[in-house]
Amino acid sequence: MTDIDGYQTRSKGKMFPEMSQSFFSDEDSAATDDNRSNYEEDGFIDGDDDYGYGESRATTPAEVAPKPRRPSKKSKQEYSNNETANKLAAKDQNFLYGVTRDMPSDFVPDAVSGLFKTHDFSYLKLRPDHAARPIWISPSDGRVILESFSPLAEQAQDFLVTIAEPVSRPSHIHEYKITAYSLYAAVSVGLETDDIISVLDRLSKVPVAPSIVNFIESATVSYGKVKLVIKHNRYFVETTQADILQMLLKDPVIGGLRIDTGQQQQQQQQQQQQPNEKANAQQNINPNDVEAIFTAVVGGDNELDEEDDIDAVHSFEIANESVEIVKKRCQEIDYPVLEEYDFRNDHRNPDLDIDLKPSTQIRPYQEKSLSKMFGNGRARSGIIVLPCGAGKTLVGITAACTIKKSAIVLCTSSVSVMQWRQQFLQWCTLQPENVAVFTSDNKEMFQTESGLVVSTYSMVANTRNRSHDSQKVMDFLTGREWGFIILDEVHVVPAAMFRRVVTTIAAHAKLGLTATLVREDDKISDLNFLIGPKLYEANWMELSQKGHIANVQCAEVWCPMTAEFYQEYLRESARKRMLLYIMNPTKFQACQFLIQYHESRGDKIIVFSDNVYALQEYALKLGKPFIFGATPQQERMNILQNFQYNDQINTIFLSKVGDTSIDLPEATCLIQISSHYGSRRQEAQRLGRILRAKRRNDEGFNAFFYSLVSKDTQEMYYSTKRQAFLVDQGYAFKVITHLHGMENLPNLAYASARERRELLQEVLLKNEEAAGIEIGDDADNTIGRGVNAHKKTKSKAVRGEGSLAGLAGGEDMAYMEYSTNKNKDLKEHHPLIRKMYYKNLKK
DNA sequence: CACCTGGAAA
DNA sequence: TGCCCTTCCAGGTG
Repeated sequence: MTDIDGYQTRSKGKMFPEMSQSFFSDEDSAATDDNRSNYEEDGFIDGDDDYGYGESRATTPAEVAPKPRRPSKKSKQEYSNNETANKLAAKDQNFLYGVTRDMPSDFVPDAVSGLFKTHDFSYLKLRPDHAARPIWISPSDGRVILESFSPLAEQAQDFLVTIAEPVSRPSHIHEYKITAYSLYAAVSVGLETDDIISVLDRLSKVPVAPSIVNFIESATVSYGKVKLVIKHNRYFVETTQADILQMLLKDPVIGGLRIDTGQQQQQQQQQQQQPNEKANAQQNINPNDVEAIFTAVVGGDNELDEEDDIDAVHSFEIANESVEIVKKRCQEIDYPVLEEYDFRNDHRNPDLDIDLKPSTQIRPYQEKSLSKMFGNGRARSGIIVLPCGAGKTLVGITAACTIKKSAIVLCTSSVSVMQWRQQFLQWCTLQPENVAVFTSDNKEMFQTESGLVVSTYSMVANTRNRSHDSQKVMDFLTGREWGFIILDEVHVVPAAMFRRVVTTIAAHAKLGLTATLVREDDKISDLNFLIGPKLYEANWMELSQKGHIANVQCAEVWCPMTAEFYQEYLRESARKRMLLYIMNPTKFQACQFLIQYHESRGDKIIVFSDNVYALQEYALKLGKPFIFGATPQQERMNILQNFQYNDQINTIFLSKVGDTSIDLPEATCLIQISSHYGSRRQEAQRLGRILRAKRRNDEGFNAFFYSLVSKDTQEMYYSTKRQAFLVDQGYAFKVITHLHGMENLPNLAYASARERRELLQEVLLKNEEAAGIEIGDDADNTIGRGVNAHKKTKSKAVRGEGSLAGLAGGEDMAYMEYSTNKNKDLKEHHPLIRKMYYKNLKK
């Protein structure tokens, strides 16, 4: 597994052994090359000749870590040399195409390889010109394999993203799956059954199987036929077909929810639809498409015109509370409701004076996502998936500027409330008096007849008793009709909270924004009916190739446990093991080494630890600032400011707080020392959030992501699972088994056995305490609220300060931890850290 | 106000 | 598979 340099990948041999003969021809043969050559090509190990490129003899740190962003004098000259520049460019290229080769094969058990292992599809006849056609569809389950190296791949990808769920998108082969949901999304974006089938057929290497055609037909025939409309703050279920209405009314669930409005149950209405002036502006987004078929079909020109021609609409009213039930039920009986808002013809709700500033530029993919939303001149409700840093906020703002009605933005924290407000004012012409903020310490209402409200989920969904002001604002929010609601970070908010939000606030159009729509989570299907179908999902790799988000190098660093630690690890119960593998001295050293190395390159580094204890230990030992839950707001700002602008502060430690609501544009390197058990997509969240896009310079890679893992522990297992999402997005994880030069690092921590023993003692004591041994606390602690705030109050026993001070030496350390109260340590150490800043600031 | 604290929710 | 971490609201102080 390990080559001579100590580097290792998990992928051995061919990725798709069964396929390589029949499915691929020569193109893929490179992918099965000896792995070692990959290291040299991909540039992750420094490939510069200065450092021994080509020989791959790792003797310096430079070989494990990437080449410095600011080249040395010598290499600067080389950069100016065209040949070298070209070579570097070629290497980058190689990296982008090379990632699949490093993709661990065990990450994709259900993907293509598995499919071809279990089924024999050789009976399918390839079309004569199959080589020119990029996709292949499994007749049995709707999986679609796309050859991303095909000239048609880009257009095919646009199409597939619309009609199918992306499953895995590494470099060479993309896998999608056609599902009922994805077809629902396709239909609601304006595609029709025949379009879907005919385009698939054109792209496919073999004729589309009848089973697939049937599936698409049966799934789409009923889609888009039932609509949910809000009128005068009341909800109506609408359909153009009388038989469907009858069916809905006979349904045991839905029928009973109809409200008798005193009118006839089948209203005949004149559809006040003028000849549909379409939103052409948003449609011609892709002028470069050569293939007419794609612009015709994917561009969304073919709207549901027939429907518009029918002037009779059948509808019945339902109560606000029933909305969710009806939507869910409709989904179950395969008539998912479509929520569309014909905002151009809404003359009841006053317009909002809002427009993008002329200086505001929209990126192509942002425009594309919006074209999915406004494709037919109305606003569709749904979810847009963009990686963090790709400008989700601007997408939301542009949507609001298109609809031009009163709008609400909901986010997860009060910090992001302020950010949204600020961004609105920055990008569009909205006046400050039209913006109201609704949080616990800021309860505003706009006085104008229309406006924007920014608030948090917890504020709106709150079930507990409210303060008077809060209630007044809530009445304001619930009492009027909103044109548009933006739901930020939809993936983090639990379904129950959405339910309350979505049902209490009457909004015509809903837009969910997220970076990671995790598929295996059943909450996602909840989102499907609570908000709407996924309208657009960006491909991370593509965005980073085009320079919109950062290029990221991912690595997993295997840190062997020291003998003492491993011994204890084996003895301890599962719960206590965690601390042992997080505090593993080798891991600490690796962390120290990586920080040191990247700081010397001029990187800004963030170290993540979910475990607060470890966070403090690491940070204090290394003399770096850290932020966790109990860190007061003021100090957070202080630290973040310094991190951003002070070139003496290049590393900070963050707990979970960093996952959400902290914006860190300057970080270029991320190190994970511990993360949450199963939370694999938190990993993606972190990566996406922290390594925010700025194309700092075009040579080399500009962002690094390390996961430190203690070898032969449970961490290995979790780590693999956590990476799955990123691998699906096309990232390759390198495994580093040895950091060269680490042993020679000056001031290396825990270099002596004695230090390691002391650390072990500390950790063990810590463990006992965590296991519930209650120890007395200082009576007069003036500790801020924190992690153990509630535990603290439990143990009231008084222990004098004197006994603490009386202990000496190593024991003292141990005792400190034993009697610990994390906050106490904090209080004692924080000023030190602070002093450090001030010193550095003065310099 | 600004700041602290308990309690709740996820 | 559990629970720890975190955030947030409301109400109380100097």
